[in-house]
Amino acid sequence: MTGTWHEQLRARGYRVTPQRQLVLEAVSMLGHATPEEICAQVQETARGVNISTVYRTLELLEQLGMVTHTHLHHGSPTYHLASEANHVHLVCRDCESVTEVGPEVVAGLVETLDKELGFAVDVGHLTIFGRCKKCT
Amino acid sequence: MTGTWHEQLRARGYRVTPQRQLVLEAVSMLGHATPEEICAQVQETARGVNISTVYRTLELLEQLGMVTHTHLHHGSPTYHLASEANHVHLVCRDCESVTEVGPEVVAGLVETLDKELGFAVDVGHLTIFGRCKKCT
DNA sequence: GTTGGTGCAAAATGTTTGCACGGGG
DNA sequence: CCCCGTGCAAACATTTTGCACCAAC
Repeated sequence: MTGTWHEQLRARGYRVTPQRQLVLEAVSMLGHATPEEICAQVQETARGVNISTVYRTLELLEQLGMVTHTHLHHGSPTYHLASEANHVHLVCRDCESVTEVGPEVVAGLVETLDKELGFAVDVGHLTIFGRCKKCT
Repeated sequence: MTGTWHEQLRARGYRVTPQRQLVLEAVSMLGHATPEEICAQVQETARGVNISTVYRTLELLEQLGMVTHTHLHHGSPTYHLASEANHVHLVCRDCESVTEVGPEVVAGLVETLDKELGFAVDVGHLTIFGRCKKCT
């Protein structure tokens, strides 16, 4: 991960466009957001940016390793910066609340799966469903 | 969990119908299946069973605690019997393969989250994304 | 000037809902 | 015989795609 985001794009033969900049800024600003929310945020600045462009851009940015997504709710995935992906989400299936916990909670699990099965866990994508303290 | 499945239904005031029986059998037979796959399986026996009935039935059975679902692929959720839910899924994001591992792998994690945060993990719903040994 | 990226609209996909009829209790 | 559950079709929500135009390089 070296260079600015537009150098990253250029280096791989992609063009730098205002839409791509805006989507990346929106993801950065919003933290966790669905494509729709990102689109809405982008349109605060530039009206007329299309939802399909948002989808295409997110796909590209994910492929380049700049953002990742995870599934916190039922409908849509939520996107966030790959550089901030180093945490796990706990989702309560009763009150729908989302809690973030540090990677140390799953460190043991990650190591076990790596050693025993050679499976490399994508921690940023990990969402744990269950019931939180309040809803017990 | 006592009594047969139709006693369970009756006891809660729901009717026992062939469609509900067929859906439950299909889930049992298929192991992990999407609503579409379940519908296809059901229609092997009874033509004309509608996909919306499958959705409604799965929702009911899940509410009654007979089946659960998890998200293994991008599109649709996959359903399986609640009584067989006691395992974790590893999904490789490259080759899309799904591996099941026993609950002991996450036992430590489950205990940690319970003790430190009072969060009760729904193990049957847990899907871990990453990269498998082959795709490293 | 090329060609990749975008906007728009339409299609594809997955899920839910309204309603009238038929079968389970 | 009552009314829940079903089939059907249409609505809905989300994501993808085809295509002509425009702008990045």
